[in-house]
Amino acid sequence: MRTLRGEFTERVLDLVEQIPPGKVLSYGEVAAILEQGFGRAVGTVLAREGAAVPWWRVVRKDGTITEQLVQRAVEHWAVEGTPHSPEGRVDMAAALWNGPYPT
DNA sequence: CTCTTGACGCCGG
DNA sequence: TCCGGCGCCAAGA
Repeated sequence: MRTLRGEFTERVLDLVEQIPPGKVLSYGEVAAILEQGFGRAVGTVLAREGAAVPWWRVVRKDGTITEQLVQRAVEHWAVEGTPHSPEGRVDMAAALWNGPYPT
């Protein structure tokens, strides 16, 4: 159960849940779409409560993810068909999501 | 309130 | 390409 949390945390989790399978968003993109905070802050939120959402759909801008999670992430990417290299780097050009409000 | 930590991003060397 | 340094913000101690 999720107890009351900051508004920023709520928005980050809501957006991450909207990312379609097979697609990804960078930490910085999440902050940009919300028009609040920066990648660093998004990472802080996911580190604390990311377990409740598809956290593997949020990666660094270069398509990599922290070493501590790359193994688990690759498994999810394989199941969802997210384009990625065997080393654990998502092909951003092909997997980047347009966002909830495609212009 | 201040200080530290962290699943980031950009620029240099 | 691989570091190292610095700035960014949110949350916790």
